[in-house]
Amino acid sequence: MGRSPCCDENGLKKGPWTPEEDEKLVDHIKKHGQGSWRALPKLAGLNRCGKSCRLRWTNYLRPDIKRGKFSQDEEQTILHLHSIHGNKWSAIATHLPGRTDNEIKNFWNTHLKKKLIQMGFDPMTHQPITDFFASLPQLMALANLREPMEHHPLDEHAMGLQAEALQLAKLQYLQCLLQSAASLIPSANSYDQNGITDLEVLNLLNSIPPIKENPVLNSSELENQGSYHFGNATSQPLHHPSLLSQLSAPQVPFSYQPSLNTEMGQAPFLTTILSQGDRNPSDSSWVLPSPTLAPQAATETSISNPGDASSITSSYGGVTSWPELLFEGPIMHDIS
DNA sequence: AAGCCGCGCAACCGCCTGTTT
DNA sequence: AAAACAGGCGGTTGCGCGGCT
Repeated sequence: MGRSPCCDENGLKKGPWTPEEDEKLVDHIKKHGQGSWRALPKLAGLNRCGKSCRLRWTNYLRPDIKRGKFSQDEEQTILHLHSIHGNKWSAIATHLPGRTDNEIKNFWNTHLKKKLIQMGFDPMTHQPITDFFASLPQLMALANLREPMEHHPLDEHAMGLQAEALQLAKLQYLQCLLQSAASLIPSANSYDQNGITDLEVLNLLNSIPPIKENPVLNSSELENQGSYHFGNATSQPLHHPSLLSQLSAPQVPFSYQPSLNTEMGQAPFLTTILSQGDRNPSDSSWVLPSPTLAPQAATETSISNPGDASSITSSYGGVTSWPELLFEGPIMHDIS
């Protein structure tokens, strides 16, 4: 049963509060206390909805609100409490007198989250991000070595090492991405012994809105094929029980930009690494030489106009493969 | 000086839960 | 038991401001 928002009434003011409105609200609450928020606006002579009044009071006008920068102690407290409660801002706020949940939430989103990421911690789990990040500089260096490959071919051994490093980077990234994705899933009670289930990861990925359409198929065509359209968060059962088989399964269509995981700021790294490696010299296509990730994949991809993402086309009857979910531009082939 | 861009924060929105009718 | 109400919560948005080019 739904309810209409309390602010649906016509003519009620929205937006920033004026000093006059603040004064009316404070005066009223000083005189009558916090009664019914729904009735308050009328009684106080405010052309606002009760919800707006409550928010203004609790987040800004309340006399016991502590304003100004968060102290080092408060910061530590928030970090600690967040590791326990997660994004339960009101629960965290109860331990910080004078601070509102809204203020803490804003502080977290604008400062602490970034800080944790910079320090190499996952802001959701508070755990160190995998070794992949620690080894990024080396991996990047290795990847960059391949750039002038055509002009200065490396010997076979070096090439092999680099290929391994690149492949490892991809796998580690993928693992990290999935772990991070899983950590965002609220229903922890269904975790299996390995931490997460394939289904959960796929559900999370399903919940990510599509950014661009597959250049070959539009969504209606995909639906006509009985396929999953990522972003619509369908509850259709999966055809395959295994995540990995899903990743490589041709019936999973999607096409995303790498920004899907921008919260962690990882995609650019990945794009760089992959864009430097594993190019098929014969046709300039890109290769994902991973029998683990794509045992059945046989996507043929062509780029008619290099540099133009819209010119990328893929086979599987136009259904793109898993790697494109993660990476814009470079399209991977299975070479097994 | 003007325009652009990123950041911080107040406010809104939609959903959820507990209470009342 | 069901519907309506009220308040609370977390996520998101949009505006203002300051720094940079």
